[in-house]
Amino acid sequence: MTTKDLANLIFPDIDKTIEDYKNMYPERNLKEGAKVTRFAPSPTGFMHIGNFQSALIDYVIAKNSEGVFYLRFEDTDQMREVKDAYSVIFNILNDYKMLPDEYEYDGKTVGNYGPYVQSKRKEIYHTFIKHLIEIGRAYPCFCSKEKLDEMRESQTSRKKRIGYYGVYATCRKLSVEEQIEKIKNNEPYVIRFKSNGNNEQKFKFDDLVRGTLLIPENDMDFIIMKSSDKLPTYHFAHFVDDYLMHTTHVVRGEEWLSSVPIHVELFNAFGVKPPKYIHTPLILKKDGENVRKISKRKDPEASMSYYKEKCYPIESVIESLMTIINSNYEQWHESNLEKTYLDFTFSPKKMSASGGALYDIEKLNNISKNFISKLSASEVYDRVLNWAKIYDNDFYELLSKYKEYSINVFNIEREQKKPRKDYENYFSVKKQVWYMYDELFGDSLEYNFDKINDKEEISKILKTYIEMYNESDDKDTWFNKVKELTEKLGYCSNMKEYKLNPDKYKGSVADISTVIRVAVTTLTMTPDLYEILRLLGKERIEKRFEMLY
RNA sequence: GGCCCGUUGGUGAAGUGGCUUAACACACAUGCCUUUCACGCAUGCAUUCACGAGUCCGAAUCUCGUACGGGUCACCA
Repeated sequence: MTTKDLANLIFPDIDKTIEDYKNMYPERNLKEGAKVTRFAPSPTGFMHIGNFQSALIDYVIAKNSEGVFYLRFEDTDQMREVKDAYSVIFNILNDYKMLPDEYEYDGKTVGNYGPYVQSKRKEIYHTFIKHLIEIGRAYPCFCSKEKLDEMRESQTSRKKRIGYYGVYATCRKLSVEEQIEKIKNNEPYVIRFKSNGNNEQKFKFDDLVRGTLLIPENDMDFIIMKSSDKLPTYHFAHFVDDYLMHTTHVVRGEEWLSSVPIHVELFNAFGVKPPKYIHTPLILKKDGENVRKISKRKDPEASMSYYKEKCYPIESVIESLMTIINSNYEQWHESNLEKTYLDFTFSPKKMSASGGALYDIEKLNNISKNFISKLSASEVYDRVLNWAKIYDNDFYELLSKYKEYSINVFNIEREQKKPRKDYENYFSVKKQVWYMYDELFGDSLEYNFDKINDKEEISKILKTYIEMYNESDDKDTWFNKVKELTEKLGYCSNMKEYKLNPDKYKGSVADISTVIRVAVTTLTMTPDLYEILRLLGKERIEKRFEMLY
């Protein structure tokens, strides 16, 4: 009995060899220096911002080098699988215009290196595992969960390293005959990799972010195939897939750094060079006094769906993530305004190696306000309309009904060298323009300005004002009239003078303006009043004034 | 607990032995401008780079130790 018999017993139907697969997936024909990256999410129905950040880096690296960016679904944990998960991931990539060059989705396969879904690659994994068994680098392990738990406990209490290695790797010592017999008796088993590593020995590993690291060799006989569904574990699938798909750069979270020894040993066992690794810092979040990994349960902003619901511009989200990815990005972009993030050359060395960045939603808001302020009014209109279509039907109808008018509203203080920065996302627009629509304004008005709140005085101001108001006045004429009114009613029209002697007057031109402002918007803070009045028109202004007489 | 990674202001950070009396951006504060808010402009915000020791003419930058934070140690990825 040989390991070959054992391999045939375990995988009787596998007739291909690893050579066949090597031929089936030849070296990619790409130009010199082109990089191949992949986004390899698990279909859990949820896209974490950290995963998205990895995908962004993958995408940028591939585009920078005219390489390939592909999508691979890692669904080897069938327990966690969620049915809509594939579309969640694919739609986000689509929304952000980061579509992969190769993928498999919705019955369609693009690319010559598939299948791109791990559960469909079972045969390939089995072929590689079969090969390992034949050459004596993998073996079946019959240890029960209980036995392993016990072993772990005893290792803990005796202060030994935890794991399946050395003397603890009991199934490793089984003879081929014993193994075959157990399998024939239908004893459940997993397949373990047979490690040759020495934990005392360290090797050099180059992480593109952190530089050269000195880490101990792996000596654990880790599991490469699970017993339940015969699917490979992450480690093994990572090796097989990234090898056959010719990935050149693996971008993944820092939590994978500690499994590097395992991966390196696997690549070595097949005599293949591992890809380059970029271990990205985790995105963290401050929780009271503590700092922790941003979590999908506690932090809505951890999920990419948050940005969709609030409708942050995709450009802003990308921009804010890019500033975390490479902090020199911001300065670069400022001096290259006409360029996009794809023109920026990502440099892993410039990525922060420190524990992780606290995600700052304020920073996103700022970036986003700047971005939206530079759009034209009709672009803003289109984007807000798209948002409302999905999330706010009433507002959608108003926007559609008053298209020209709405564009004019969005244009207030926009076409100037330094436009107003009001909106951080499309969701917050309504909160700032609602009073421009009679349907939202309603029939009664809540007056809130403490300084002047005498009913008669208000009526007097408004009545006098409406008589003087002329829709065709230009801004200067308009403001001169406000000043005229101010003086007529015994207020001060010169702010400098008023500030010097506030007690000499009933109030100032600022107060008069505020009364008018509140009467048409209910707010004391709004964009340019002249523009608001002009857009409202005399008739509607009067109607609103009448609510206060 | 073992192993690995890290530690520069409220936040993200630049910085790779002298050009740093530590960039830039966000946040915050004050003032100016102004019919309000915002914008803009100006100014302020780390005498110091977790702490301690060492190397050096010279250290945030190199070495060692300590402390703290994070990651990992699954038939999860």
